[in-house]
Amino acid sequence: MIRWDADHESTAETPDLAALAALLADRTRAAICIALLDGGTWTAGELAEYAGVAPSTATEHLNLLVAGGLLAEERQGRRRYVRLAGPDTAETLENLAGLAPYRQVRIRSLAEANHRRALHHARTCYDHIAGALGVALAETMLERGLLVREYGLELTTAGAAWLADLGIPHAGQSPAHRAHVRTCLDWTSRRQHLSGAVGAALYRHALEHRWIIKAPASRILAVTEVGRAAFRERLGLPDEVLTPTPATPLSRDRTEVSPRRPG
Amino acid sequence: MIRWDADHESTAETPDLAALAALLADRTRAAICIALLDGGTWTAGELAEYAGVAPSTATEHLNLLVAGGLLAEERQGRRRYVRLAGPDTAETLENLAGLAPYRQVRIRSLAEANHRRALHHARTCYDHIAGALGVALAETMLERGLLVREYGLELTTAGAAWLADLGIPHAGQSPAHRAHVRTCLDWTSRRQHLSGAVGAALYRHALEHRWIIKAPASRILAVTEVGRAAFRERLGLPDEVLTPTPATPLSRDRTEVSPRRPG
DNA sequence: ATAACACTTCGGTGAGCGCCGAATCGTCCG
DNA sequence: CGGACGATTCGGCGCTCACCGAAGTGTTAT
Repeated sequence: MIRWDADHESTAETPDLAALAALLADRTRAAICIALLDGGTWTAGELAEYAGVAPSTATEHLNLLVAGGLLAEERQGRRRYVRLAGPDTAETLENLAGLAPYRQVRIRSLAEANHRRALHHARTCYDHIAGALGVALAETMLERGLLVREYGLELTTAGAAWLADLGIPHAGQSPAHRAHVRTCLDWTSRRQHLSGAVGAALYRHALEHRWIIKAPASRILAVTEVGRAAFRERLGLPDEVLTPTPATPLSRDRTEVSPRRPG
Repeated sequence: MIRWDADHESTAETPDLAALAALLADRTRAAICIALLDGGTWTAGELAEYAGVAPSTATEHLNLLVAGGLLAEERQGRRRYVRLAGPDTAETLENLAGLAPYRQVRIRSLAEANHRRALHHARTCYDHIAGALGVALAETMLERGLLVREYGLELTTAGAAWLADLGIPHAGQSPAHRAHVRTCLDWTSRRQHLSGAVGAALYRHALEHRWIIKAPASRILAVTEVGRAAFRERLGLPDEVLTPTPATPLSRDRTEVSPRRPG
């Protein structure tokens, strides 16, 4: 709305896109946000170590991110806990990451390589499944006519029936309601996986029935034996997305951690 | 995927969120992107004047935005035409704008005040209707049970029937397909309006039946007399969103355009 | 051909900002 | 109460980058 001040100068409000983008335009802050995409709560110190900066630097970044509304914080004693502000934030961050160019990074240890491999295989994306497993889910459901590609993805009536058969109460029950399907561009594979209400329901269902289990303080998901059977039977998912890739030895493991931004 | 180089160093690829955000972290570049959200094609010179920078500066910004994949360009003779790379880009930009903080800007002329008022009233948002009209559309459809709020917005069966009655062929025809409804946070009112397939179809329908007309080289929409009748009859939209607010005189109009970033 | 025009290239300038270390504050533990 | 610890504040350093103007390139108009 347009307003007039006391001194008869007129002003208006515009969304400051540049200010928001500037928050994410720094590698350290971007890394912090991506770390928080696991939906969890981290302390300032953990994030400082994760991002490879001094605690004082992390403090400054967190101040900016919280003031900008991207992060929510909670203080307990001498600790500062932060997490993403909400699902909107998470969704927009994932969308951005899908649009972003790729960058080469060095793998510095065997542990990091294995961690990365596990992330590519299956991980949470705030409230749904991403990684090779998530992409395979979406693509197989497409092939089987449970989803159809039309301005994003859509649940078909066959898809609603399939969900109902699984025992997911949500979709296609009340005739006035239709299931909300959203897609999320997977930043590990550049293909789309399932999000929205159906994606979230599927994730919850898989967790509750122990098809998958989530490692604490991490985004990594593991498919259980029960899950392998279920995914195979219900969807015919191929084995390669159900079993983790075996770890490959690194030629040089455990190089010392270099100071920030060497390249 | 993880790769091993000839010298046995291992690397991997990560989406460079910071690099993408850096493209939008500059006020001039952000202004250019927002201008292009009208879905149109602009020349480099037009954008330079719009953003208030020298042509040489605009060139540099356009180079970056095109290289970053946000803009598509097309050269014809001595002109350089640019537009947003695609609907994905537009959607993500609108999402970001909805998340962004507000900033006070000065209104420097009567023309600018009127332009801004018109933008708030009704405008395009790439392929659908935004502004007060767009928000009223979504909210009235909600009240009437054509949409339901559930993980975003959903089209109800009543909504599909309503669209079919309008003559919009898309929704609810084939039983295997369901209409894709997306919401888009309106940056002028902080409320949601309708996007996705249904929003786009509604926009096209309104344009074809001359319910609304679009000003050339602008995002501004005007509701016609036919449109007023149609929106009133079909949805019972209140008059205040159907008639443009009368222009209010400014106390000091036509202040000279100040050099960039005075504040 | 010549001039006007749209855009581009390049050098130089100034401001903004991310970083760290040292000192400090407040909390928790022994 | 004293020491360890997590987080914060502040000063200072160095780099990046947005900006402009002047000169240059290629295209269109006269």
